[in-house]
Amino acid sequence: MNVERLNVIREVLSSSPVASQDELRRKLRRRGIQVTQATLSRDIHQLRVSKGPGGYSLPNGHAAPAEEDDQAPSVVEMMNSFGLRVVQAMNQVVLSTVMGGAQPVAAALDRAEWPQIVGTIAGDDTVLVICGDARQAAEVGTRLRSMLEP
Amino acid sequence: MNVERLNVIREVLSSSPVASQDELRRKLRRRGIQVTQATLSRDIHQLRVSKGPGGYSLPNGHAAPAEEDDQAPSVVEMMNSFGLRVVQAMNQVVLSTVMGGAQPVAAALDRAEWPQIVGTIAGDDTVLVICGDARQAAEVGTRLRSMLEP
DNA sequence: GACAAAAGTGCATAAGTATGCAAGAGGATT
DNA sequence: AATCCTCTTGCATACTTATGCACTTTTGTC
Repeated sequence: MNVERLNVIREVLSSSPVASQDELRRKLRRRGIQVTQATLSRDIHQLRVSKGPGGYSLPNGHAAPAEEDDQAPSVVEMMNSFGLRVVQAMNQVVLSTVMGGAQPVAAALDRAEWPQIVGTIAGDDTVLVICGDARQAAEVGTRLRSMLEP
Repeated sequence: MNVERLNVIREVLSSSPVASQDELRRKLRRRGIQVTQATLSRDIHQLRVSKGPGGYSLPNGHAAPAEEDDQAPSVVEMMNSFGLRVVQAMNQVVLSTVMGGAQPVAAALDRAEWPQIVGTIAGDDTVLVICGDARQAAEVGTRLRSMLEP
């Protein structure tokens, strides 16, 4: 299973700076894991790792390995239809929609009952999503953003 | 000077997801700034922007060079006409207005595009203004308060 | 066990990003 | 003015990352 490898990757990334996927590949090889850069690219995407100055870094709140989770079909639909922009601020996520789209999106979010979401407030074209803390808001923001039109 | 461009880049990145430097280049061109991908690569490094799933994102703690504060005459008008009270809480500002005044005030704020403001939500007599953080909310609160009738 | 569907991987290569080099702009010094 | 710096940028290209395709392994079903 590749879960083992993902765990090692997390460990490597958190213990020393890694500048490229090829460097990561060499470090993994030293630990007995031998894969190609292509696979690491996929792993990194799956782990939702981000790259900035100073190399790769794990997501702020380390979420579990790969939780490609449950279908929130309704939310996806609403986001696709109305969603424009997602911005996180502290423990909140501000979700901009086309005019009149906020209410249905908020309703869909309420129905979905994501565990991170404490509640939502909808205006005409903006939904304020209140989460338990900043980490949870980041998760929600990422997830919502991934539902926007590419 | 390139400081102007850096500010616009920050604004673009915070307002909509950007997946690549070339996409950023096109968005900047629409705003009248025309540079090559190479320059953007350097700018992004300078801004310490990081790239993750969901595109580029500004550094968590933003050390921002101050930007100009344009006058937003329209906001002043609206505040004079409808504004009653301004209260800051965390990264938010709650703005009370006369009944029916919230929507126009919020619309004016949206139009003004203050950099500190992430988004606004208007009810009937209350506007919730969401800012990037508490400091920015304080700035916005002070500025709005100064627009109230003495 | 046999088959079908899904997941994981490498290869080759497309897509995206960083950088050495040189050119031009503006400033300071002589 | 001439010269020398420094800063900024574009160009070309090296470097890095993502992905379509084919193949193999795993998982689920009968």
